[in-house]
Amino acid sequence: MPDSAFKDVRNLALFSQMADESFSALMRGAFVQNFPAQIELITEGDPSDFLHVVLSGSVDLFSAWNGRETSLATIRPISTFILAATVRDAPYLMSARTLEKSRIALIPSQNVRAVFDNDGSFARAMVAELAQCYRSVIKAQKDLKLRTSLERLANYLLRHQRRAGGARSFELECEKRRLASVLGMTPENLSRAFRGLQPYGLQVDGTRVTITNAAELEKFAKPNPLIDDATT
Amino acid sequence: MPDSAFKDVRNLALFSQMADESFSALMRGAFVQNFPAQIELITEGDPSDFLHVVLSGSVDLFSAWNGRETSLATIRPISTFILAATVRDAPYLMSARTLEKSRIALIPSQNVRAVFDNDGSFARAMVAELAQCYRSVIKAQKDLKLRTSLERLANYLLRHQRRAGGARSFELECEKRRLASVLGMTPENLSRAFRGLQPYGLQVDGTRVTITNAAELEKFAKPNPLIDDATT
DNA sequence: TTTCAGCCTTGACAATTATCAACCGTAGAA
DNA sequence: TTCTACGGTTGATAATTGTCAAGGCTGAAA
Repeated sequence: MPDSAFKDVRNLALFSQMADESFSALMRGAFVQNFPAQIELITEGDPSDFLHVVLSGSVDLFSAWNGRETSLATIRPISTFILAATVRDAPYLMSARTLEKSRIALIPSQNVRAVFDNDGSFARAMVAELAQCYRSVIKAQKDLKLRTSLERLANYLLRHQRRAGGARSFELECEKRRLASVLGMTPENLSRAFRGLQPYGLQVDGTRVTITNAAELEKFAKPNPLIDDATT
Repeated sequence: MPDSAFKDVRNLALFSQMADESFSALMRGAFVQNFPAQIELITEGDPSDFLHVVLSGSVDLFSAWNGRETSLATIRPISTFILAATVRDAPYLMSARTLEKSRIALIPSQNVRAVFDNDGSFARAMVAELAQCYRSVIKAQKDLKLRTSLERLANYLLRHQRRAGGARSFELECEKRRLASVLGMTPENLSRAFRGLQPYGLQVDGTRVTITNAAELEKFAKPNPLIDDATT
């Protein structure tokens, strides 16, 4: 594994506190690979052979059932995914595919479990990570069950605006069809939802979104830290 | 804390492997309390002062936003809840209330965090627990995003039947209005959904459900281990 | 026993969301 | 350049789900 990738992985909160020898043991047999866009990295139901780390690019976690499909999360650098499946030695619950050209580090799941059994500080870092993941999904669940699609979109845009630096105008960073899937609606409905938010001061031109009246939009969206704050 | 409760807590997978002195430190200042039905134990947004353990009875985890409310999970003995908030020292994302007369052990969150910092085997048990919780919510998310309400009900009933021993006829163990909330629908719609499943061999009389034609119901419900298996 | 409150059900209706088909624009290929 | 494929949009329509109001049933209190 190249030195830069090695350092990137090492600097993740999940790995930064562990002993050097633990980290070495972890990375034995690990490797980095470049993937083009739209490659399926893992398939739900498969056994978890590798813990994945997105070094660059982005990855879509999705799931299918009965001919339907839904996006559950987007993984951006630098972070891991499918940690829970790895540590439980259980089948993946979600599939993953690259959204763009991406660089992924693959760490043998066996190593993760073995090191985890011996290194308490790694176990502690894992707890922090998993608790965070868990809380994120709970928030997503609340978003989905308590809000209409229009409210979900409004809050998504406010969150995205903050993440993008808070400027009035910003770019959507994914295809609208995928955004629709993430928000739990159809592409057609997303189109209409964008128009439905115009009265609250929203302008959309392609992938460029402008919030002309943040106060009005927030009054409609009613963002709540217990749903919309990524950090807490 | 009474001896029996002490043992019940100790026997939980989360606590059974840790050293005796760690467990003692954990239980310092812990206590057991009996609550009547419908008591709000914790409120979302509050700081997490205690890790809760349901010893008997049952607890509803729910959340509210903008005048709406939804049930997210039911906790049955013997298990803990709000572990993630406790370990992250973060505010509760959900509220909790007793569904019936319940016996709850309360363990100071400070203890949990302190012991967790020192006892690697406790950290490892916590990882297993949190990974399990995380995967459960992912499954719930898939259930909600990939299925219609009728399909969710059908699969819920098949799951419940298995959990209840597999007999053709079994009792719903919660109020229908709460079941509706868990399944992400209104009580009125749940009523109609029950009728909507009659053609697939379902009979309902009050809280008693009879599956007269399991094959037919499964053909409709298309249960999937990656959504419906509690264990994997 | 009667009364009453709470849960469930039903019907009528409204809102939301999905589906289907058609069309527009753009970007890459021929 | 033209052609074509694809994502996005729009309109018409259907399916799903929610809301409101009314009524039935049951179990506890008077």
